[in-house]
Amino acid sequence: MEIKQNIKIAVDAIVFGYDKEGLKVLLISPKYGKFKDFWALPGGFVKDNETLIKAVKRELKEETGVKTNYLEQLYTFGDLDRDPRMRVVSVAYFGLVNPKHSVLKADTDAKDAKWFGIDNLPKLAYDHNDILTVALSRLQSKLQYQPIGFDLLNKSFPFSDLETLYQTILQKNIDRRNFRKKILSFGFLEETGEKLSIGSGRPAKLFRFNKKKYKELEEAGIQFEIN
Amino acid sequence: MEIKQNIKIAVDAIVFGYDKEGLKVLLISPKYGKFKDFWALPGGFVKDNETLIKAVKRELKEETGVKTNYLEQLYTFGDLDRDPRMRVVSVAYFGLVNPKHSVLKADTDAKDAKWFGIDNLPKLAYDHNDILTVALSRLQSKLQYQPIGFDLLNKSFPFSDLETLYQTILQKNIDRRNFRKKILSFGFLEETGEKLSIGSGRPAKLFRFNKKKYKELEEAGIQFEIN
DNA sequence: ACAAAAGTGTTTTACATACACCCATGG
DNA sequence: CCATGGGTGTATGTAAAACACTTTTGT
Repeated sequence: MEIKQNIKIAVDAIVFGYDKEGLKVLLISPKYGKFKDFWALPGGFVKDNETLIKAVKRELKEETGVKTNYLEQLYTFGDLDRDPRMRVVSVAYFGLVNPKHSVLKADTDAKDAKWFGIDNLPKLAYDHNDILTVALSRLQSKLQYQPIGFDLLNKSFPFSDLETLYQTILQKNIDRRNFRKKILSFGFLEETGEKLSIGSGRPAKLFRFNKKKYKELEEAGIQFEIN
Repeated sequence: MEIKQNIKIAVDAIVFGYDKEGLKVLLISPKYGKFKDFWALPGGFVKDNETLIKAVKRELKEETGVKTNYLEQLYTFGDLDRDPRMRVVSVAYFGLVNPKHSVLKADTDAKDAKWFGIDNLPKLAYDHNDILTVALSRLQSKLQYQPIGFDLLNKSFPFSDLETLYQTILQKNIDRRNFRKKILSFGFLEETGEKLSIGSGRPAKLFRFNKKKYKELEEAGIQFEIN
C-alpha cells in the first residue's frame, strides 16, 4: 500500500515565562530565508522515529536550551498556505517555564533565542500570530481551572507573587483577601517557614505548592477554580 | 530546501449520535487488511491541497454519508506504532449528529458504516480505543460548558429529552426542577407552541434552541454551565 | 379511577463578593 | 515616625441544592 502525499509534519512550541516584568514568550530569530526579519516560535520537523512530544522537546532544547516544567498539546494547524515553501502541518505545544531557572542558549544553530514581553512582540513569521493567540487564550482559561500558575513561579514564593501573576495574565483585579482565602482553603499550599523581605514593608511568608497533595485532593474530587 | 520525512498525515472522525437507546458512535468496518475483523473510526489520508477540516468532512461523507451538525478538532495522535503499516500521525475530530437526520450510506467504498452503543462497542482497530476515550471525556466536559446537547436532539424536543440526554452522557442523576429552572433562565430556549404526547401521561411542550439568541447572550457575557 | 409523564415553588445552605484596618519591617 | 507592603474577619447577596405535590392525558 503506497500513499502519495506530500505534506510535512512539524511541531511548534509556545513557551510562556513570567517574571516581575510580566508575561513573556520564547521566540527564535531565523537568520536566513524569507522570514529572516521576523521572529518565530521554536519548532521544526518531526523525525521518522520520534513521537510528537519528543520532537518538541528536542527542538526546544536545540534551539533555545529550555526545558519546560509543563508541556501539553495545544492545537494542530494545517492551513494550506501556512508556509510558503511547502505544505506543513504543525502540531503546536503549549509550555510553561520559570525564565530564571532556564538559561537561554546563545546564538547556536544559526538562531537566537529570546524572551519577548507579550505586549511587546516583534513581527512573527508564518501563522505564528494565530498560534500565539490560541495559546494565550488557553493559558488564561487553564489558569482558572488548573493550578498551573505555580509552574511559572519560583519553588517558594510570597503570596503577592501569585496574586500579581493572576492579575497580569487574566488582566483583571483580584480582591487580595478573597483570593488568599480561597487558594489557602484548597489545602495544597504549605508554608516553607521562611520569610522574604524586599526593601521596606512587612516580610512575607513563603509558600510552596505541594503537587502530591494536589493530586490527592484532585482524586478526592476537589475542583480547582478561580474566577 | 528538501526535508526527508516519511510520515503520513491522516484525519479521523469521532461522531457521536444520540437517540432513545442512548449514546452512540459511528464506526466503519474495513473489509480487508490486518484489521478486517475490527471496526474503526471513519477517516483517511489528507490530500495535498485540502485543509484538515475539509479532509475529515470528505472522508466522513465518503465512508458514512453523514454530515455533522458540529465538528471540532479534538487532539492529534502521533505515537510510533499506531498503524503497523507505516508511521501515521492522525488529527482527530469530534462531531455530533442526530442519527435520525442522517441516513447511513450502505456498503459502499468496501466499507460498512454503523452506529454502536457506547456500552456495546466491538473490537476497535489501531489506537481507536484511546481516541474514543479522549473524545468521550471531551464530550462530557463540553456538555457542561457549551450548549452542544441540542445538536444531538431533534429541532424541537420535549424537556425530558434534554434531561435524559444529560443524565445519560454525564452518568448521573439530575434534579428535574432545578435543571429546567436553570436551562430556562438562560433564555435561549423557546416554546414552539406545539405539544407532544407519547402514550399515556400529560403531553409535553416542545422547545427549540435559538442559536442566534444564544450567540447574543454569549456576547453579552452569560456563561453557560451545568453541573 | 388509575397509571404515567409533565409541570411547578419554597426553604435551606454554601459560596462569592464587598469592604477597611492593623502589623512588621526599612529608611 | 513615616512609608511600604503583608496579613486578617465579617456582613451581605446570590446561586445551588434539596425537596413533593398537582395537572393533564391515555387506558
